[in-house]
Amino acid sequence: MKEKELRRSLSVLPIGTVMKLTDLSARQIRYYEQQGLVIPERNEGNRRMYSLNNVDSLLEIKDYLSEGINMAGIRQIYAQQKEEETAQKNRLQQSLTDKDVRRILHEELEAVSGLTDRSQDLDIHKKKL
DNA sequence: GTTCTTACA
DNA sequence: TGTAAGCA
Repeated sequence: MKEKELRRSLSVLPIGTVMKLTDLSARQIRYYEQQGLVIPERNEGNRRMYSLNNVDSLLEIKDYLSEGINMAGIRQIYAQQKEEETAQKNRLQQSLTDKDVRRILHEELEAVSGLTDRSQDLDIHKKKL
């Protein structure tokens, strides 16, 4: 099923479709791109074209954001995603199993869990004091 | 009609 | 982040 991954990597969705699929504003989607997250391809007319994988990434980012993780933390997670992709490519050459890859990803996610932005909570506490 | 960039409330 | 302006 390698063809399936190929299709998911095809950038064929205009930002308007991605907006509906992710429930994010064009502003947010473009901003995340500036932050180095989910860089879409560009068509002949300089229009952003996203792949299903890109949509998944945006959905993931949205989750992290709702969990209180700031952009810096997501940036690191993104860098890890890059590593994961590389790992996937080498999976065939090397003898890494899907389980190994998942374990590594999980460990990496836990590593950044400490980056959760609680500044707002702290501010609330200060106000109470 | 849709998206792009830039800039400002 | 939202929104407006001026292009493509």
